[in-house]
Order: sequence, then C-alpha cells, then structure tokens
Amino acid sequence: MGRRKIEMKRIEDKSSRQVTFSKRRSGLIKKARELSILCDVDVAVLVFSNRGRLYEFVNSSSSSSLSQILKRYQDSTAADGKASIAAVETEQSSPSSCAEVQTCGELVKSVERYLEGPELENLRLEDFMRLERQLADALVQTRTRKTQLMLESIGTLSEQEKLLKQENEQLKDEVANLIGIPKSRNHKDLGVNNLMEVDADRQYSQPLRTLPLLR
Amino acid sequence: MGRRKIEMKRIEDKSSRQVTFSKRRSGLIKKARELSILCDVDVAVLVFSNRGRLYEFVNSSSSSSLSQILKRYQDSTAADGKASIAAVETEQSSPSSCAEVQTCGELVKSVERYLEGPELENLRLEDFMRLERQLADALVQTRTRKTQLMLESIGTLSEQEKLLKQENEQLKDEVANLIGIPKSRNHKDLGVNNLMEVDADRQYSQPLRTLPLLR
DNA sequence: TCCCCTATATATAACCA
DNA sequence: TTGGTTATATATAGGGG
Repeated sequence: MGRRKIEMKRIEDKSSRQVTFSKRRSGLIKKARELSILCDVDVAVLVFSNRGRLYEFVNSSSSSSLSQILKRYQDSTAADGKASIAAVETEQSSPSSCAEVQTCGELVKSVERYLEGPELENLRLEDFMRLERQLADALVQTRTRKTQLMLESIGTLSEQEKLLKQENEQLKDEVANLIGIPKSRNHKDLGVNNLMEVDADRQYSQPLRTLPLLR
Repeated sequence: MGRRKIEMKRIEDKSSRQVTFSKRRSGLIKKARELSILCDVDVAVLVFSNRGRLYEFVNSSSSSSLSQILKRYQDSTAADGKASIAAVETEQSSPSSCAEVQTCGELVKSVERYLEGPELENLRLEDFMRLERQLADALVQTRTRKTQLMLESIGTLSEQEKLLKQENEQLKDEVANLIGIPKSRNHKDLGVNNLMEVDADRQYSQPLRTLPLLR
C-alpha cells in the first residue's frame, strides 16, 4: 500500500527498514487498539526492536491476567534501564528503612544530579556506565529484598500451618475422647469439617524445591 | 476502509461485531507477520475473544522470551480453569511442560554455537548484542518464573491456613458443646494447644503488601 | 530521526449468496 | 455462522525537508 508493491522479505536497506519499522509498528498498534475497542476484546501486541526495545499495546480495560502478565514482563524489562526510577522513589517514602532504601534514595539523588545538572551534555560514556551499574545494582537489591520477603512470608505461613494442624489434631483427639470414638475415624455427623482430610497432608513446599534451580 | 467510515466505539450489533472481529483479527495478525518479516523483529499478538478463546501470533524465529511468556500465559490460564484452547493461527507449539529448561537448553546450544563455531572471529557487535539480549531475557524469564512460583506457594499456604483455621474453629465449638462450656473460653486442662490464640488472627499477608513496591 | 506529501496497495463495511 | 464482491477508507512506500 505504497507507491509500489514490496516483496515480503526482510528489507535489506537498514535505513528504510527502520522507517518501515516505525511506520508499520504504529500502524499495527493502532489496529490493535481499534480491534479491542470495536469488538470489545482483550488485545496485546508486543514488538521488540532488534536493539531490545519493547513497544507494546495492551488494552487497559483488560482486567484479565493478560495485562498483569505483560505488565510484569514490562516491569522486569523496564527495570533494566529507565522506568525503575519512579518505582524507586515510591519505595523511598516507605518507612521500613533498610539498607536498600538508603541506597535507593542516594541513587535517586545522583540520578537527579545527572539529569538535571547543566553539565548533562558534558557527561562521558564512563558516567553513564557508572549510572547503569548503579541502577543494575539497585535492581538486584530490590529483587533480593523482594525474594527475602517472600521467603519469610512462606516460612511464616508454613510454620503457621504446622501449628494449626497440630492444634487441629489435638482438638480432634479431644472430640474423639469426649464422645468415646477412636480418633482414627471422624463421623460426618459430628459436624467436623473434614474437607481437608485429603489435601491436608499434601506437600505444599513443592514449588520451593525448584527455587534453588532458579536462584 | 469499507463502504463507509465507522465510529471508533464498540459495535453494538452482535452479529456484525463478530464479523468485524473475525476480519480485523486476521488482518491484525497478517500485519504482525509482515512487520516481523520485513523488519526482522520479534512480534507477538494476543487476541482474546470474550468467549475466552485465544488467537495469537508469535514469529517463530524469536527464540527470545516472547514465546515463553505466551506459553507461560497459556499455562497459567490453563491452571486457572479458563478455556485456553489456543486457536493458534500460526505456530507449532512445542511441548510446554517446562518452558524454561527448554529455553535454557536452546540458549546454551546457541551460545555454544556462537563460541565454538569457527566463525567466532567474524561475529559482529550485532551478534553479541543479540546474545546479550537473549541472556538477559533468560534471566528475566527465570526470575519471573521464580516470582510466580513463590506467589503461588504463598497463595496456597494462605488458603491452607484459612481452611485449617476454619476447621479448627468448628472443632473448638464442638469441644465446647460436648463439655457444656461456651466456646469463648477454652480450659487449658482440656489439652488444647492454644499457643496460637494470640497470633492466629494476625494478618500474614502483610509481607505481600510490600511486594508491589518491590515488584 | 521525524514529519509531510501523494500515489498506490491493502484492508474492510456493507451486502449478498 | 461462514465465504465472496465491491466501493471506500486506510495504511504506507518512496521521496523531500
């Protein structure tokens, strides 16, 4: 749909490939938006330039897990370079001051110094490399902290589960003793919620077993 | 681009909305394919009909995380009980048992190909950039998967905890009824492990509240 | 890079089978 | 529902700032 028909193969000329990329990319995203509006459906478009940049469209109304998945992906990639600053700033307001927050606060300041300073033009590659490294380190710290919190949460919940099960068993024993029936058999008419009889002993730490592999 | 211009809003007539959906969907996917070919980039398009069917395009040459993300999405929806009978318009799907391992294997192989190949000297910066991107994507993928597994684990444990507490309460009621004492007061000499009386109601989802910030 | 222009190629809305 | 047909609306290739 241009001055002439083009072959459907990789455009060899780098310059015109770039132009075509830009034009068709926006065209694609426009069409995606139209489709989602006209037909009231969830649409996502992801385009990766071969320099690794991500261009995306996800219709916001999709409260489905689609947008979450994609947002999650976007977050992880964005954190690779630019968008992490905003996230870092919100974290700064958190009162749970730990080493990370300190570090992130400092980092934000230094980023601001970099970006707002009048000497922005004068920065050398060296400076940006340092900045990149700092951001990457911040990311690592953030993720490490996240992992730690999640592991704590899992640990607490596991502990909680164990204790509850224990108490549960004792209560069952008691009920059994009080009504003179061996604990091994609970009667439904006792009103005991034995919904969990089957699942209660399943090993829910299974997912964790794979974590070492994933580090 | 039809007999007349249409407003950009949801098509109310169900029948023509369906027709438009079908036509524009295939148009969108065609454009996505063209973009990926002409410009040699990774493109993914996901379209969910509001009946839950998934139509997708993912250019196969993308050994990057794109297809993995989509596969993971399919897996998660499948686990969700949703109908993810992917009406895949285009690509062959590989056994989506453990996408990461597959991917990592592939990645290792491609790295080996890069490094052991006799043309190592001939590689351009471009090639190393691609390799770097692949490695970064793999890392992202791995971390995302890890996060997912941990969240699932936490969710399961929370659920488990809730159910156990519930059962526990019922058992306590029962004990109270059997011994003729209001449930509000448990006697220690009953042998009930009420170690948890204080902690049992604490909100253990608290650590999760900080996760969004850390994302 | 990015925007504008314009001739053409494509996509598609309405219709029909 | 699907699949053509056709008149129009859009997208975009090539070219110039």
